[in-house]
Amino acid sequence: MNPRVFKGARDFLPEQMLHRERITSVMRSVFKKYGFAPLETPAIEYLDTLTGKYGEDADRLIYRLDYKIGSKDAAALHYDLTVPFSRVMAMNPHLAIPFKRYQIQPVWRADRPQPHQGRFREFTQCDCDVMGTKSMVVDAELIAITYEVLKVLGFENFLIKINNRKILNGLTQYAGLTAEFTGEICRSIDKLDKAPWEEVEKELEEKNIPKTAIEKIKALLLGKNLSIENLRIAFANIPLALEGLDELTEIFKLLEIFEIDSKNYTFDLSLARGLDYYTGPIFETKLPLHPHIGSLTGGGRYDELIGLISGKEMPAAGISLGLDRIYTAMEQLNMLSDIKTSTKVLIANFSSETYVPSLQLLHQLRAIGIPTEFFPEQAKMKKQFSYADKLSIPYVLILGEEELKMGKISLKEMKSGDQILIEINDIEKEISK
RNA sequence: GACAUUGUAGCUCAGUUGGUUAGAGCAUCGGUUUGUGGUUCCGAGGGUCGUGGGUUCGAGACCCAUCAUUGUCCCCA
Repeated sequence: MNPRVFKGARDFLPEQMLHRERITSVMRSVFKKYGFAPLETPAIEYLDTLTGKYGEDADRLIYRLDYKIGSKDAAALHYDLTVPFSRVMAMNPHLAIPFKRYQIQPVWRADRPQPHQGRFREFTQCDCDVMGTKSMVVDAELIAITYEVLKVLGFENFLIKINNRKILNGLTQYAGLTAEFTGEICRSIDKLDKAPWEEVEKELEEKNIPKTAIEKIKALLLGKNLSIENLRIAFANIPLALEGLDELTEIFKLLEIFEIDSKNYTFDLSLARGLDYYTGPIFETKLPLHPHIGSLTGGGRYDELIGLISGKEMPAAGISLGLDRIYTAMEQLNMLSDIKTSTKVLIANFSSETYVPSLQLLHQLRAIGIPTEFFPEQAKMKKQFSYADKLSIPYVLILGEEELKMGKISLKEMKSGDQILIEINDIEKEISK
């Protein structure tokens, strides 16, 4: 048998896991700061919980299990974390509303993997959702969380695009079309960040959208002053679109209060997002300088999804931060150091005479909180130093016979190669320099 | 699903119009006389050239098929 990893899935070696853990720990601390509490749901769900929520295209990407196919108990791996969370809400009416949860788990999509773009079949989503309120404060907070996490991780040139499904529905009406065209139109104009208008226009023509409608859309999208205020005039007779514009105005006001740098977010009428369940504001983060990397985060308001599952209405909004996208971006932007272990000090295994004192030293260092390891084999010094070097362990401590006689220890700083003889009690001071 | 790309050592690749026993760098392991890595020097292991068939005296190179890979599109985190 040939050992291989499932296509689109990956092993994460320690040097990758250390970074992934750091990224998720930044997220966890920001999520908690905004008042979110953790939740976990099963990797596996009944198929009927998942189907019919995302739209036709996405439904085909659900990983169905070869188990009780065709029956009510057919199962699948979850496609995202939003729908399982909505199921939890439908099943637990006793929870205090508004309910704010975060959830960090892998999800599966039967997609064609494209690693360079950060696209996989198994990947980790880091979600924050709020159920039970229509307040735009929540939507603004979700954007603030996205901003804060990316900032703390060291991203500078990211852009959170903001739009509203209500405005997009209004756009269809504005063009003189019925609501059923909204999806097709959105999918086409969504490409405007990558493709020129001519291509989008061609696509719209192929979808049999009337010329007059295309012209109206073009005039609006390519118009010089594509601001919320100007859209208000264009959409003056479309109440739903006006409602969407009001919501965005409110969000932008809140983002200012939260001191989100305005260079990191923008209103983008061409942002559509593929999932069917969004009903209001929608968000997506891209790196404008690296357009080939897919969106780092995405989210929006889905006021009708819970109703779809439980029959009881409950407004909701959420975001998903893509751990793998963020990791891929950081990797390609050289934002990751080459750390391979958390160990700060390696104590060399010198001889049988120094065995016990070395282990006492090991215990002593761990007791004061210094991540320390002892080389378990009595190998040649060369081998032990080369181990420290490979793992980029910053310090090696040698407690050999000579040091033992003097009652001191040798401390070598690996990067510079400098080695000094110090008192045991001075270790903490020396390595924190 | 559509179009394109590439399959030679663990990795990155070379391999000249087909011609002995298929090479390099990196990585791995060992040695460099035994208390010091990352830098020197020496050495070793590791490939049925994706798979199956065909052309030929002869195929890693050419032809067909097949599988896989990678990229773009679609869609998304």
